[in-house]
Amino acid sequence: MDQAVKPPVFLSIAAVERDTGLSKDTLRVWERRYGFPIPQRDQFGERIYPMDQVDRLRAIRRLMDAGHRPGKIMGLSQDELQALADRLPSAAARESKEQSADLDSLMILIRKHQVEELRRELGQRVLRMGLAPFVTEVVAPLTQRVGDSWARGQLEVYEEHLFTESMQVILRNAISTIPHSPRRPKVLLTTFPGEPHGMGLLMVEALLALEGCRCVSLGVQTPILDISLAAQSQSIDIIALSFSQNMNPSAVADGLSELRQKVPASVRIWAGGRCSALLRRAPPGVEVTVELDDLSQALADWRRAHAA
Amino acid sequence: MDQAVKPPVFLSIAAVERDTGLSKDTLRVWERRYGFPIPQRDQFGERIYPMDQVDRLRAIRRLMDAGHRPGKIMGLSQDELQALADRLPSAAARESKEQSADLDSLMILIRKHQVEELRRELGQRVLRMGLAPFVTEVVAPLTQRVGDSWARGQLEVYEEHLFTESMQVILRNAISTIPHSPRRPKVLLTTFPGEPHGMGLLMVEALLALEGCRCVSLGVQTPILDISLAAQSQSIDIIALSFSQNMNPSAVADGLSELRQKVPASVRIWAGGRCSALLRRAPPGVEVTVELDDLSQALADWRRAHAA
DNA sequence: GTCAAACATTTGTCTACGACAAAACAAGGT
DNA sequence: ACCTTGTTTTGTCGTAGACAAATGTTTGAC
Repeated sequence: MDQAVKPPVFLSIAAVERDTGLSKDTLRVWERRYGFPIPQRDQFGERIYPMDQVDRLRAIRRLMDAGHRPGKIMGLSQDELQALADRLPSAAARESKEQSADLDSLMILIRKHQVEELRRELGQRVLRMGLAPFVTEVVAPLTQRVGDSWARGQLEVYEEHLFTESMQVILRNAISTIPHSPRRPKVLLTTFPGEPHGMGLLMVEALLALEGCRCVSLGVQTPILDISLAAQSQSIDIIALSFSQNMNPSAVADGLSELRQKVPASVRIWAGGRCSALLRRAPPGVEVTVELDDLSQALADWRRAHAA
Repeated sequence: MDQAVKPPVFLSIAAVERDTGLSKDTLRVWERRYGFPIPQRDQFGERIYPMDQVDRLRAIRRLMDAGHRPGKIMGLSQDELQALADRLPSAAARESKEQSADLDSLMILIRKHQVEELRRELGQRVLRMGLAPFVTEVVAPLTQRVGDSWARGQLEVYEEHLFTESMQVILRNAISTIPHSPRRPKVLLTTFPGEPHGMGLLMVEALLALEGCRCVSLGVQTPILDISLAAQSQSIDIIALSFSQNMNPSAVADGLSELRQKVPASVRIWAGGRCSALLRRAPPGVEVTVELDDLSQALADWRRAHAA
């Protein structure tokens, strides 16, 4: 078996856009400017990218998400890219020693693709710790670690999917056991178009539901207009949005001001997540809560202000 | 209040791409060819689209998903577009009378945004009917109806999101009560990049889990390469993929043959969903199961073939 | 030394429009 | 009804210049 030599596989520019997340415009302008990637051409003169160039593009993409600039790293070899990735700052800073060891053991299960064991372990921790500590001390840092590992190229996308899916099952199950409360505020949860990560929403939903909020989730990727329509029809008090690191900062800023313009001032907009657009300065009329620990404080503030 | 006249809101070409799903290239070529849309220009000569044109683009997009061709409908007024939408074929054909009436009552809850009532009603039906009939007789036709209503412009995107989220909560809850079975086949569930609809996966997961399969879901939008890696590392027997109506047919065909090339022939690929690329003819090496009812038959076939 | 304003560079997206493959449609022949 | 064939429609890809927005660097004031 495996007798046949693998035919060299080429991808079209559209396929590369799919697989790397780099727009066609960007791919073409990089070729013009930096001389990489240099795809071959098919019989019609159209670009076809060999797989090794696509792999390198993915590595470049990950480094860029971590803050590197294309001009600096474009000329580097695969090995040099890997060296840079290994040197990336890890966010395992504030972890206590025992917490860190516990997360290590979970990471091992993820790396070994032991899905069932992972779920069992996670499920046990929910019961042992309680949901709120589980979210802040396990889900959030573990998600961060998985993201870090992916940025270093130590984790494949599908491994991240396996983890995300498992964790979501656990969280959704836990959330569904929380009794519904009629108390305000009523919170709408969703993400902007282009933001496919829903884990942040589930974490926030869990914490807020525990505090007796009414949570309405729209899932991910809701158009701005529809967020405002939903907020109106559901008489929402707070719109909670989640942004991950690799969201386009200008798209985030534009979207937030567009949304702010479309909903009444009485509706609060909370934005959270590791997005660079949020870390700099909050857009006007939007409250930024990067850390999950700040959530309950922000909620208390809201309730005090609306005591009447 | 509402004293201030609303300033005319314009969207950039990138924002229109976000909100309509039409690529920038397409928007520009339509303007050149059909004379619509004709955006205004800002101070830098860049296109800015007034909201009414964006609304019309959305209506056109919906009609195209339903089979109309752009050249024929581009010149029509908003009213004429609406008339066409109202005349769209409804898939409520094979429904029995009582089934249809029951779905009507659920649709009313969706239209009135009564999320909590909807969930209660759905939850009752799962218990009353059992999960498998619930999936085939409620979830599938109701999802179809919601899609139809959206195509007619009778349902906003956020209303669809509310429905989807509620239904997913119900389904995931039901699935989590099914005891795990060690039996084969082991099935991997996911969708291609660009396909954000995960409801089909949940329906299939529910039915297969009930039949004692081991299901591993990767969630939606997994890159082709990663699907093949996951199939290998999890020693998967069957890869089950779900496609919705508005997926690009050529992207589907390309993706399926790329995937077929990347996984061993012993791994079956099952493709399902209302996608036009599948309805025509099955790509080689891929088994198409459009109807949910065919699933258990296909499963029985697999088990018979692998009895040894 | 710290902060901020002014300048310089990098970088992604936008512009235009010609070309053409792939998909959809129509017509003709078994 | 079905498979060919030819014709039209339609989205994507090609070229390359321009420039706004973001980032980085320097200058100058306190």
